Amino acid sequence: MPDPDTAHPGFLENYTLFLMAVASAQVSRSFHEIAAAQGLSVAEWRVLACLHDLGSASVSELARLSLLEQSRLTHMIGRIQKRGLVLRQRSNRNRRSVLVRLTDEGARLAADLVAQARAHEQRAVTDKLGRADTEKLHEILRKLIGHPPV
Amino acid sequence: MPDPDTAHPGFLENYTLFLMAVASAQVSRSFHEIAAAQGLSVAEWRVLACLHDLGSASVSELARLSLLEQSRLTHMIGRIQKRGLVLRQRSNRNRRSVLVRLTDEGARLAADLVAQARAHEQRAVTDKLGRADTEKLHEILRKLIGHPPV
DNA sequence: TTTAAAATAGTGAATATTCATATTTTTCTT
DNA sequence: AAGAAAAATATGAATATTCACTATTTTAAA
Repeated sequence: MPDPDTAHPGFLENYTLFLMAVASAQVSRSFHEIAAAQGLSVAEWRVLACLHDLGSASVSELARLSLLEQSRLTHMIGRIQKRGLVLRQRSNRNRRSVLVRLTDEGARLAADLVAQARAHEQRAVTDKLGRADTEKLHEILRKLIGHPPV
Repeated sequence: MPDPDTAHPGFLENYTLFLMAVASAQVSRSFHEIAAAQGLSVAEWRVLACLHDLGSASVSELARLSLLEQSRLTHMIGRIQKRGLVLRQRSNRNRRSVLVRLTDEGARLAADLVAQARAHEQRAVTDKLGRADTEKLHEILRKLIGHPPV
């Protein structure tokens, strides 16, 4: 029930960050159910996906890539480690850092979810946008992100 | 330190949801500081921005628009209400629902942040993408979102 | 080299979010 | 109209996240 007196319509509809948040939330929602069916939050799924791609990574690398704060990730690793999905191992090259990797079970789960993510992306994005716009979207997002972290 | 044995590179780099999350996180980060300077989280800012646009809204409308779960929003409204930023008022048309609106102070803060958001968007998005790609991005995101909420 | 600074994770208390459910009001069914 | 179902919000305990700080190890400086 918008209030004509104090309303200032039209800001959000054209605000890029808001559009991105809405689009992302909308597309994510359906995948969220897929992840939840495996008892994973979206953030946990992202961590598994990063490890799937990387093989192993230090806590801080993983935090950067998975867009989580280090402390949050540390707590989270504790939880998914208890569930047998990941392992920790102190690095020999740099004894401050701790390498995280998937267990066999974690790797199976991650691979399975990656496959489902691909299928979901096809349905929820590519089918909806078509090939050209999907590629254009990637191109624009990469431009926005800037350097692919070397 | 990627692990050649178990790494499966290349999934994330081309995964739309991940690209959107990275772009969004990156652009948000700098605005986050602006919001934090006013003692607001990004979610709180989104709620204020929605109310700024709408004038007033029921809790569930507001939850939909601001992409927050109802229960989370209810708790959050309690907090920002204590801080004097919003008011609650039971609706007469439908006595189950509760209308939320900005106080004068909340409205001033919201208007101020909206102005800063516009300036930030210019710097962080439009300047970087150029006008054409910015508009194309909006177009694609709207297509992805589907119905512009009637 | 010895010290100072930075980088890396971890910890625990404070805070916030989620989950299941209760309460109230409205809508639907028959 | 009575009762069942749905909608809207709130509540509180369980869980997760944030914040400020600690302990190590590495890097840079003096």
